[in-house]
Amino acid sequence: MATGTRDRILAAASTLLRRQGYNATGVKQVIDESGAAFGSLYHFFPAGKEELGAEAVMVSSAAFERLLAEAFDGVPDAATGVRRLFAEAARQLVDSGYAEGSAIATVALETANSSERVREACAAAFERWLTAAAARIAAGGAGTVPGTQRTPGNRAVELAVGVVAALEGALVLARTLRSTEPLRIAGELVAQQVDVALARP
Amino acid sequence: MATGTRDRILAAASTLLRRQGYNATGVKQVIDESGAAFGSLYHFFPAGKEELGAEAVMVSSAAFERLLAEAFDGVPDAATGVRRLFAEAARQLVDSGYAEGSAIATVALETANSSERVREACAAAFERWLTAAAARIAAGGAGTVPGTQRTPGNRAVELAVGVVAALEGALVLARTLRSTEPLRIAGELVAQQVDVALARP
DNA sequence: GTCTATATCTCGATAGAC
DNA sequence: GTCTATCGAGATATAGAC
Repeated sequence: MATGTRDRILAAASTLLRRQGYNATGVKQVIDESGAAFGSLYHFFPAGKEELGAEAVMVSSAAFERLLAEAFDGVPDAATGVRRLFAEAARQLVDSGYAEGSAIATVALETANSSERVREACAAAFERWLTAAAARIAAGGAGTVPGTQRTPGNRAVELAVGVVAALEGALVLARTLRSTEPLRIAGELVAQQVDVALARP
Repeated sequence: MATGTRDRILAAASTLLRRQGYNATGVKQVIDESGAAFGSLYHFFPAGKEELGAEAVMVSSAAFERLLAEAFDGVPDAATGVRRLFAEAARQLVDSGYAEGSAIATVALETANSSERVREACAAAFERWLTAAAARIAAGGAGTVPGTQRTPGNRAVELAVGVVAALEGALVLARTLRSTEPLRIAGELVAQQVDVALARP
């Protein structure tokens, strides 16, 4: 089955961590929202909150990877994929009443120097995002003229770092300022940079 | 005098919030680190932790504004100022053992939907950073040839958003991945963008 | 203004019946 | 595997002597 008790606990934790962060999210609240029994938490996650947090981060990471793939699917060029990625992030932010920004940035900052286990899960998530983004940028979009494609080298990786950093930073600004302007501006800037870099390699 | 009890409490709170965030920092810990008495906290900050947090954010904001000013002082062009800003952020991160990243990003994300008072302080801080960065970029650096300077219009503001977003996002990545590479890469990308934008307006 | 003692609450985690 | 009761620690905040 796809929605066992463990999965429901993880789904609830993933949402709560995104909205409230790690320290503000109590294990009891996770249990309440998931509908599971309190004892089930320590049955499925013997190491407690840290284990739950690390696993929930992996769930959130996978969700973002799907979002990233959707943004780049069928686009004429990589810059369009970047624009769609930022637009979708803005949509989620507004639709949630500015409650849902980056899926793991809050948790990553909170646990960077207090929980090695959760921090490693966040680091693994960012690594996967960077790898996925670099691959999409290196592909250059479906509309790239054959023969002009670049190898997925350093430039694509560097642009991927620029895209992810701009997205994460713009989400911090947007959530705090309660405005999508930072996402619109930063997204357009980095999209143009991807466009230029792929056009003149 | 410049270092009264209130100032010492704020200084301790500012440092702890930067390293641990809002929820992980207890008022008791702030008091211990400041050397003040517990009762002094509620004497100077009657509204308690939220008031202390908001005031500490303002202190951190001012410190970053000084850092930004120093990075741009005496540079031949704005892009050099951006490079110095990112380099200084990387230095602080490494020197602190990856404990001190953005002065307020963690607090901003934690309180975005739980404390309006602290969130507003963070929003005011970001607004000031953007304004200051835009002014420096619009100035174009001391080495700008007379007659080629641009008015501090929309472009400088947009570039400022790009710079601050890239810095905040790169700090999230760098702190989590325990590497200064994201700061180096994102900083260089955004510096080049500032350079190009100022050269061809 | 400073300091100590304490009230009240919630946290993560555990024990043990079923 | 599920569920309840509870522990001990630590949180913010308050009261009141000095």
